[in-house]
Amino acid sequence: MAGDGGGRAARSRRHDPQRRDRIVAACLEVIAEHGVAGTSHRRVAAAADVPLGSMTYHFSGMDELLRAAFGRFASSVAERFERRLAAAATAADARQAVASIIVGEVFGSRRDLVLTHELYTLAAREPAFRAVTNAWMRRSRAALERHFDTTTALMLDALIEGLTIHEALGTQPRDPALVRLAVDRLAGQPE
Amino acid sequence: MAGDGGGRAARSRRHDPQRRDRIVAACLEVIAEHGVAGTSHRRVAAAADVPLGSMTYHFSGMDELLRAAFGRFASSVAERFERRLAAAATAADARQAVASIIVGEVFGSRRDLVLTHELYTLAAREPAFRAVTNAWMRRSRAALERHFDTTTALMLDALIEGLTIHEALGTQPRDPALVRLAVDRLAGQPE
DNA sequence: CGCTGATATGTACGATCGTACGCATCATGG
DNA sequence: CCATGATGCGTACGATCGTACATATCAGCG
Repeated sequence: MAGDGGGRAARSRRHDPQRRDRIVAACLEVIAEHGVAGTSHRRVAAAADVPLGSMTYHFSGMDELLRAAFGRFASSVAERFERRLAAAATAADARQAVASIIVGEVFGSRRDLVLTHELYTLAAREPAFRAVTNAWMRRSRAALERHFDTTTALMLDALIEGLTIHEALGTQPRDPALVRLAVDRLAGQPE
Repeated sequence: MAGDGGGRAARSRRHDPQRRDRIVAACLEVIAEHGVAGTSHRRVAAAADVPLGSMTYHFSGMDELLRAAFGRFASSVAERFERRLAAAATAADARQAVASIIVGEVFGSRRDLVLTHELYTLAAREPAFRAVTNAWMRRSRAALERHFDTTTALMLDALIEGLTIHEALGTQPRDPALVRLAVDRLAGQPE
C-alpha cells in the first residue's frame, strides 16, 4: 500500500548494518500487536520501513524471522532477570528480588506478557522454538540457583510463570503482599 | 480439495443437530495441530467433513467459531478439574489431588497443553477471550477454595499454571515428589 | 573516471484466505 | 400429492499471503 517503498526517500541504504536488527525489532512489535497469527512479511516490512524484498533477502523465511525475533526477546528478558537477581546479596534480598520480578519489574509491560505467551504457544507445538525457551529457562534457573537450592529454584520458576499468567489474564490487581507470602512459603525455610 | 463435499454421499443432512458440535470439535483438533495461526474455515470444514458453506452458516465468523471452541474446551477441562477435587474428603486428600492434577491427571495430553496455551495467548491480547479464561479460572478457584483458604487457593492455582508450562515446554520429566513438596510447602501449614 | 561484482529492491505469480450469495433440497400445511 | 418457506450447500470473488527473480544501485579497484 502507501509507503511500501515508493514513498521512501531514495537515500542510500547499502551497507546498512542495522537493517536486520530493525526488521527483528519491528517483527516483535507486529507480533505484540497482531499476534503470530497476524504477522506477515508485508506487515513487518511496513513496520520496519524496509521494502518487502528485504524480508526474503535477510531471512530465509517466516520461521527464521520468528526464531530470530523470539531469540532476541528471550535473551533480553533473561538479561534483565539475571541483573535483577545478581544485585541481591542476602537470601532475604533474593526473595525480595523474586517477588519484585513477579510484581512487575521484569514483566512490567503487557507487550512483554503477550510476547511471552506467543513464544510459549509456538514452543508448545514446534520443537524448534523449544530451543529458545529452554535456553531462556536455563538462564533463569541458573540465576535462581545462585541463591536457592535446585528444588526451590524450580518451584520459584514455576511460581513466576504461573503468577505471570494470572497477571496477563486477570483483570484483578495482583497483590504484592500475597506474592511475597507465596515466595516466602516456597523459599522461606531452607532445608 | 478432495472430499470437500463432492466425495460425500448425498444423504440428507437437514436437521443435523450434531453438525455445529462436530464443527466445534473439529476446530479444536485443527487448532491443536496447526495452531490458531494455521486454522482456517477450509481446514476446519475438511476436518469436520462438512461443506465450506456450513462455516458461515453456523458461525458469524472466525471469532465466533474460536470462542465456541475454546469455551467448550475450557469447560471440559474445568469439569475434570472439579470432579477430581470434589472427590477429595480430607485436606491431605485435597493436597494429593492438586499434586496429581499437576502431574498429569488433568493435563495429561500434549493436545490439551497446546490448546491451553493457544487460549491464553488469545486471551492475553483480546479481552473477548478473557471472558472464557476468567470463567475457567473462577471455576478452578472455587473448586480449590472448597479445600483451601482464598490466599492458598490463589497460590496453588498459580503453581498449577506454572508447572503446567514447564511440562509443556520442558523436555525434562517432571518429578512427582517435587510437585508434592511444592504443594505441601504452599498449602501444608494452614495459617 | 569507467568497470564490475556484490548488494538491495520492486514487481509479478500462484496459492490460499474469508465471505457473500444464488440455487438445491426437504419438512410441512393444505 | 403439491405448493411453499425454511434450511443448508457449492461456488465464485476480491484481498492478501509468501516467495522468486529480473533489475537497479553502489563500493572498490585498475
